[in-house]
Amino acid sequence: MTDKSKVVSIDGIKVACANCSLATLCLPYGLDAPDIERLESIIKRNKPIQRGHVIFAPGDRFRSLYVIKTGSVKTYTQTASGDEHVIGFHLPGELLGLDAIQDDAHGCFAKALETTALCELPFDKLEQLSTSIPSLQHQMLRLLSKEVSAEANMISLLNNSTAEERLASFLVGLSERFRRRGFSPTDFFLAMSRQDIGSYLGLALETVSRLFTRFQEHGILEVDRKHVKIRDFDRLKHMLKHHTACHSTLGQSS
Amino acid sequence: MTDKSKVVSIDGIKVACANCSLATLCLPYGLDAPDIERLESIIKRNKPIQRGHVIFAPGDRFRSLYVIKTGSVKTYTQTASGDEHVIGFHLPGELLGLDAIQDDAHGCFAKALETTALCELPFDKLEQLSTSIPSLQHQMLRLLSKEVSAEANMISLLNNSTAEERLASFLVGLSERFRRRGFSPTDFFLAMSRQDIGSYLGLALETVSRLFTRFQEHGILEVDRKHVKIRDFDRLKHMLKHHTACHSTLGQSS
DNA sequence: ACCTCGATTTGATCCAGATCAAAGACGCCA
DNA sequence: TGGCGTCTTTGATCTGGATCAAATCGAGGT
Repeated sequence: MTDKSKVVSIDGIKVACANCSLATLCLPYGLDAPDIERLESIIKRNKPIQRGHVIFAPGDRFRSLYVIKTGSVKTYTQTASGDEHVIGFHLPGELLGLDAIQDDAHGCFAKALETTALCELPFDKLEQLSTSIPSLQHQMLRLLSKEVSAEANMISLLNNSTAEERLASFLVGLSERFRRRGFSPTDFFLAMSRQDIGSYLGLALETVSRLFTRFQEHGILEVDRKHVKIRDFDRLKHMLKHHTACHSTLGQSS
Repeated sequence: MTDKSKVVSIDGIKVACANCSLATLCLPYGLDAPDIERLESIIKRNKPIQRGHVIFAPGDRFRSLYVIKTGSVKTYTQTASGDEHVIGFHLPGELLGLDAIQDDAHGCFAKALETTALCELPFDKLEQLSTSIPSLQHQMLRLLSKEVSAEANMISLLNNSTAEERLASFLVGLSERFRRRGFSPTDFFLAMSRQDIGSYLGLALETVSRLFTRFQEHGILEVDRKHVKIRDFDRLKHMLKHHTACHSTLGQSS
């Protein structure tokens, strides 16, 4: 690409947050135009990364939070023996790295599941900005708190659900997240493997595969490889026992 | 009690944070003396509550965070059919209610497991104070982040561990938390029932009971009802596969 | 068009821990 | 001091999902 195209891209980027369709899910939520501009001024926009690219790894010094602009990411840990434990899947508008604030170092891998664009937010600058923009501070706390709630729901799911309920919950959750982002809630591609889904839900990959087959047989889904169509959303929802969960400061911590 | 004793108690309370042995675990960490005083000025100190007292319940409007001063608390949800799912056990210095910041309402029950004293922090005032005390803001973010990490570890534990590993992890975690608080790390009382432990770890109460028996038979523990002595801490630790876990934004959220 | 390798599906078997059942043990209160 | 209700322990059985094993499918490379 020439200098010219570069300039255009930088220019397109300058107004990114204000125009970004993700703004209501993301950090700028609740900020007014001038404050959004201040926020934008600290954002680093790197070029998109390819499937398989590792964004950060355990032990990496924590410098920035990342927001996914397009694409998707999985976070996971790895045991000494080399097998992965998937912690989460992340869609556009979601923050990566929140757990690293705590001790100034990342504790897991983050890897792109497909071509992915990220907004990088240097944390020191973000924190500094928060002291002068109360609604940014509030939004930071809200996002952290949302993360805590989401994890508590996950814990509840793992503690009290069958394989069927877990997969149903996973699909309903994904569906809702896609909907909020303007994608079809009933027709989407899974960027991750059966293995990854199994690891995330605490199931063997064979179990995940069998469940997809069963859901299809029951007319709930139409599955073709990574492409999923939800045919009977209600039935899928009825599989979830209503986990309202909550949660704060469970063991191991402080 | 007479007015006089009330005055004394209020007086003793005034310097609480500065003298409190929990300060390094708690919100005041990293603040200087004048800032601690400002923080103290917003703290409400209610009288101690009895075992079984419910601090907040799902649907309650979120107004305050609570820090445990003495005693212990469990957080849990309840299904329509009435059974409890324990989310966490909380010791002195730990914050309750972090998950409620998100949507301004509590999502779970918090109940005292024994006589418990709490410091109540009205959240609007806390947030306001944070904008003028950067290190308080930082500490808030750190504590939220720590919660996220702790929950991620829990998820990892539930996904990848046997019953034995779960109980070992629970005991090691408790032990470390007691140690930091100046209690014996090898000789303590469990304020919660076998049922509660099972619910927290995703195990049947019978399994928890059998494991205590087995650990005792192997000379790892000495158990008498709720009193636990750790006889072979090393062996207990070796039962944990090193879950470094991590993470951020798993499903269901945003 | 063919080959290769990883991902997925499907089948058969096994087992950790759930569930069902009953018998202690303890604390509490009258 | 005894009776009652709750919590805990221990035993017997059952089962959802893991694990082992193999066949099949697809995508990318040559």
